[in-house]
Amino acid sequence: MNTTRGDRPPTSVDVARAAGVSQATVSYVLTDNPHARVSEETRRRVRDAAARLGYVPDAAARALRTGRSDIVLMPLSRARTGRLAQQVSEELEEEFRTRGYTLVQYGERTLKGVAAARSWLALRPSAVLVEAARLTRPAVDLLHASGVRAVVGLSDQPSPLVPAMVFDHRALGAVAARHLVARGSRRLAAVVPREEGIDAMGRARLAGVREVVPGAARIDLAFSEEEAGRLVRAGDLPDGVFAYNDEYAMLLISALRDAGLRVPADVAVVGADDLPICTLMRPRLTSVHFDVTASPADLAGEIDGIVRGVRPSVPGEVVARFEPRLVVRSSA
Amino acid sequence: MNTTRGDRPPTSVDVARAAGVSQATVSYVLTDNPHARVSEETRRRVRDAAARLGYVPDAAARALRTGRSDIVLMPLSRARTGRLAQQVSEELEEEFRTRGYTLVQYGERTLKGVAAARSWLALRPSAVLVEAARLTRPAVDLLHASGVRAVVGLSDQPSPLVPAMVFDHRALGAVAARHLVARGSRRLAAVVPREEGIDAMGRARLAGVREVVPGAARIDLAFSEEEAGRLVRAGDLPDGVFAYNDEYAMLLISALRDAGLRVPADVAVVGADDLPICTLMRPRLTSVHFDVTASPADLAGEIDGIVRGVRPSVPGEVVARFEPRLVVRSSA
DNA sequence: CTCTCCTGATTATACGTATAAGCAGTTGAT
DNA sequence: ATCAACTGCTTATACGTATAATCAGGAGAG
Repeated sequence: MNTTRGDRPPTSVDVARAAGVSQATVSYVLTDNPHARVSEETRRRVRDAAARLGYVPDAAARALRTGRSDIVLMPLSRARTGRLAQQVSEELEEEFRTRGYTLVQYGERTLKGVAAARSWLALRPSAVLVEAARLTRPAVDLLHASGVRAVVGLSDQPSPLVPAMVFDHRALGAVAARHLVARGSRRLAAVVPREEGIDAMGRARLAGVREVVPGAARIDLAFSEEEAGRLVRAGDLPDGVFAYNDEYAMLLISALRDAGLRVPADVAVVGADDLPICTLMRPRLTSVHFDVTASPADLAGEIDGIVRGVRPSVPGEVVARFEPRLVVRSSA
Repeated sequence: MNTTRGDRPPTSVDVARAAGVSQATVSYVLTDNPHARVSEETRRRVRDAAARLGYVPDAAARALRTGRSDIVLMPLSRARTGRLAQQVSEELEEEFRTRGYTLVQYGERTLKGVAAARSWLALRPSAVLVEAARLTRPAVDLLHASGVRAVVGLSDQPSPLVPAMVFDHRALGAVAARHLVARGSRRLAAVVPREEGIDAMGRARLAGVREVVPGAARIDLAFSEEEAGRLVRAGDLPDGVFAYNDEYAMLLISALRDAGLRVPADVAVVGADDLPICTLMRPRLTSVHFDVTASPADLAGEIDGIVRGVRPSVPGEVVARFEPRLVVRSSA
């Protein structure tokens, strides 16, 4: 059936032969090139032949010719991220795939600046999505000069170098703090995890809590029952705690209860991420989280627009923002 | 400083010019081609020039020329996977990256067989890593004929078509069951989640439980407190339950305790995945999980061997196996 | 001295695609 | 009838790399 040579994947030349046209015509038809002048009849013949042969364009050849691949590169250090980033990257993958891009995630974390940019350029990506902190002005310039259409930062605040997707950890902390205050807590504290990679987010969330209650205490805590126990036994506890996330909240609550304290009567606790386990704990865990429903679609749409040139790339702009949400249950 | 044209990324021609040699020589040196005869002096000059210019080979051009990219394609339906696959894919990404491959994950789940294979071939991957159930004989043949060196299946048992990485869910269930029996449970049951995508794993784990206790009951359960409550109130409960995973275990335990039953005195419960929360629950949750420490490295090594041609690709073979582990705490 | 062999390079080519440039044939205006 | 303009294609080319084929020059053998 397949009249391709040697059973390798069919090329546009094979399609051209099958349709009785030139390779150029095949390319014009299948890329929907607006400059192309091809009759409807010929278009049909080409599309039929392509379908019949199971033609799929060679991504490498296309990338070489155009100077740009369909790849959206996301060189994040995934190990440090956790459930939120995991969820977001799944959504993003889906969004980009339906728009014809291939999301490629690198777990690479050592390189920064121009050296990093050079390594990312090996794939000639259409877009690069990376922590804003790893970008420098020369790196951004190099990427743009090399054909990368959209360089987008991930950050907890807008970046002066590139448009950014903003995870507003301060706002998340502020929402948690406002709830604690509203239900009666007077002395607030926020947990800052003693884990490399997430401590920065912890500090940002603490800053958000202090926007609401300037005197809020900082609790540095490693994820260990022993340390949580020491903390609780030391006394001098606040009556409202934003525990950084649901797992730290659970850690804290189990330590509090082991010490005979009641949640929320003695200490109210707010977690973050709204994991499924929140409803299973006793008391059920009140939690804040980022609303992930709309943002990845927004972001993919914006990036697609920038890549296709129908939308400008504006440094300092916020292309997608993750809004904090509060889910009230019984722990606070 | 950079003497490249137009500030685009330097090519091997630029390196050649800088080193005073031909483009071919640059290629010979930088690919460490064993057939190449180049003096040490020249090799040094080429490498210096490449480093000075920040040369990184164009992946597309290389893939076009060789007919094969450095991509390892993993077209899994990630949404259906959960924490285990997430953890494994992070490890794999790291392992492949250090070996010079780029792991690309597609969340695509609609295509199967030859149609799927054709779409995967757009990237001319060196290797494809996919659920064995989505492969057919013609698809595997097409992939191999098209230059894919290693086609490896993921499955809960060896595949007749390709070498496979085996997640032995039966063994996981069996380990949990043996522990329950050893500590005194007489009537066993296993939870099979009523969630599309993970129900198959649930059935495999149940089968493992029944290897140990043939009469073990099957509990179909959705992840909802209401349904868990109904289940518990209906009575006729077993005295030992393998709850599919830690979250279902937590769901079940909260329902049991709401009904006044004691864990493990009345019903012993074993979870799976060994999440961090296991130690925070009261009682602390006994859990089985797959040992993820060695397998991804094994798998990446095997695949690298097959791609480089130093190792044969043997259908039916098991290239990596995830071994079940038991962590005993107080819930069982 | 001539011929062969080896060393260390160079030149030439192909991979599959997108697109600029060109070219027959037809149409419409003059 | 002539020429310009348009239609619907084709031909030709470049992207950057890997590698087969070739080649200059020197060494060693006869």
